Amino acid sequence: MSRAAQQQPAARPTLEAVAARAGVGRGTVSRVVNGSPKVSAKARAAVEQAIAELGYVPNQAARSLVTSRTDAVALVIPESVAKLSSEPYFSDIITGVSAELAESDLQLLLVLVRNEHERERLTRYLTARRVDGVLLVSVHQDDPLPELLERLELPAVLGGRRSAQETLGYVHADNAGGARAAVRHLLSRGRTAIGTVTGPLDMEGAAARLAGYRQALAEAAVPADEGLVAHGDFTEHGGREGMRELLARRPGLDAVFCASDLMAAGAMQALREAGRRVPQDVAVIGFDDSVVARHTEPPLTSVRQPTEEMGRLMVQLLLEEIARPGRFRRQMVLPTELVVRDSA
Amino acid sequence: MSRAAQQQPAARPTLEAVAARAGVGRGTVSRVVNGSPKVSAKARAAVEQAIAELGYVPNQAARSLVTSRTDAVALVIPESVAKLSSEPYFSDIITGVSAELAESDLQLLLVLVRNEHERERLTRYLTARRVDGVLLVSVHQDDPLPELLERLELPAVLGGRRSAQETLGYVHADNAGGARAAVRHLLSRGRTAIGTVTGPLDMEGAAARLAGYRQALAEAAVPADEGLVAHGDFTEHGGREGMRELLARRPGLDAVFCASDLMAAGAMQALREAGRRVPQDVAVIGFDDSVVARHTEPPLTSVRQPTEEMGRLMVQLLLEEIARPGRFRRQMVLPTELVVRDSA
DNA sequence: GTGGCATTTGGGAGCGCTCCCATTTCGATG
DNA sequence: CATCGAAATGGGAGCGCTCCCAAATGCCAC
Repeated sequence: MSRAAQQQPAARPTLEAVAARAGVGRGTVSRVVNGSPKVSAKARAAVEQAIAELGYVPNQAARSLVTSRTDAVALVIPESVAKLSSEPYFSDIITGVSAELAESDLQLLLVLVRNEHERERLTRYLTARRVDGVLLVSVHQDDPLPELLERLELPAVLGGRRSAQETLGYVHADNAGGARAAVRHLLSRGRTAIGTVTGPLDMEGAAARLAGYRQALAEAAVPADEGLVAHGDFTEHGGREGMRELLARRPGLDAVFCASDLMAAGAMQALREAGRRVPQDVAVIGFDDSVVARHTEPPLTSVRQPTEEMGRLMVQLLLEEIARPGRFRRQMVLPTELVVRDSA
Repeated sequence: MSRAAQQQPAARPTLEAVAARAGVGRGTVSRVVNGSPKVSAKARAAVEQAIAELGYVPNQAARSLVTSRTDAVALVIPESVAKLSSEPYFSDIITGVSAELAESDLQLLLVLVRNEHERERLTRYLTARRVDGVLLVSVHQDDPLPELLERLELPAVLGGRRSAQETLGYVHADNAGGARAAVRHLLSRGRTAIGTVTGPLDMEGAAARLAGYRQALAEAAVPADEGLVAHGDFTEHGGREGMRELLARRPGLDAVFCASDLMAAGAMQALREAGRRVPQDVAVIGFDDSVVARHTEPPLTSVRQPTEEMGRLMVQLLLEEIARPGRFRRQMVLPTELVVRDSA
């Protein structure tokens, strides 16, 4: 019997138990729990007391079964991200998302997708509609996930977008504008041979940053030189490689705009390696203004995008979409801002 | 009617539908889906085909309702952590946890608890048993959460522990050993006035690092000097403040052991501010060997703890506990290792 | 006191699944 | 070919909730 007692740890009270205790019907308890106004003050009081006495907490599975809502949303971070800690961008998104989600009563499901197997798992999961909505960051042009989301008619908001014709809702930063501001700043400081290390160009954000770089040069009537463009992948390693390449091709360059802070950090390593001083010989500007920008030596001038805020906004758009599905998809572009430190 | 069609987007097939299509009973389909061996090859084939044709995916809510399992675990990161991105430790834990969880079929619920309100929300959530188990990191001595978990008899594993008498399962690093190794290294390099900036001492890990520091000095017969101990909080800001304090009290110190990399980074700022060179005037050692250690100038010597691995192990212990609740709680201590770079 | 309307209430039906048991089917053996 | 135990199967019951409708109650005006 002690064994039996052990096996049955205090069965949780059900709606029915609360109803019995409060001397009302199930319907009334349900109404109180869900905050319906159609309940008399007396009944509400009785129910609330019963709930408190019994320590009643609704069973979400039962609720889900009938409402087919889950009160959870997934934040999907795809591939590439070997370690979250080396990608401050994602950490900041998570922080913002989590903060905003806590204010509604939704739970955050974090899904890191590293390989095909995990992507399949996610597909199954989404097909089963185990979340009310999805936040998807770091979208690549040929990413199959956005299409899946559309097909499933699952509310979704992207961080970034696939293209300018994006059909899903999204939040992203003014990438081209930020890049332009960075390059103009370099020009204004008298730099003339300005290179860039791009992000992966199958990401619209990275492409936009490159476009902004080119625009700024064109505006200033600086002749385009493809030798000054190296392709990276947003990682530190990519930044280092890109910078080495640039240095090999155009030893005379005097500034570089990197499409992420991480790449800028890598570029600075390559510059140090090559005996160039920052900013005296080569000025460096990054993008994101993430935590690494304050820790490089010298501290990094960077284009700030409000990453955490973007996480919050993504949640807000998603909640709207969940509330009235299929309505117009909101798409937001947030301003960026150049934060000048010592590297440029 | 187009409106009606719009409202009912392709109702998902149920178990029953699969059963009908395969010409078998519900029970058989359920057995196939759940991998029971008690199914004839013929029936299994028929069911699998029906599942494929219909695109059947089980409804988790219905399943949960009867099994009272949720196939999800929560990773709880409490308070303090203003921004995930500035705390690489947590990002690494998340990475490990997520990777390990993906291999079983569990989902990861990320819960950042920043304030009392969010803690209440979590309490309600756990009381409702909306997860099968909980991973709790950054445990403080008086944290009410571990007790709640015990009371609820919810499988749980801690990252760190409340004390040496911890009753819950946990995974942590050999903090004292790591600290000892760090200080011994400083002594071996001829440093004699070695200070420390501690973490929050209501965390066992931080206390153990301080204890290790003291042990190493005692072993070497260096007289204890409380003036060389400053209290921090694991943050960069705390490290800067702690270092300033130390410098004010013991201007002659020639080394400092910081209980986290972040604090070491802060300490290095304070040292630079004070015109001290690292490592010539003052050697610095951190703890964690997180991503920041590779980015300080000079690169930081640090005590490595296998953070990501710890996340994975926490999941493994949790799965064991979920599988056979109430069995002995496993407690693991992982070795640390000094990674020597340029700061010491 | 009566009628009529609005408000409140109770509880049946049903969401999709697993559990379990009674029944059927199969296969081996004598 | 009959018999028996093992293996496979079907389907009722029930998990705890919301939805909804019919019934009860309350309130006001006349």
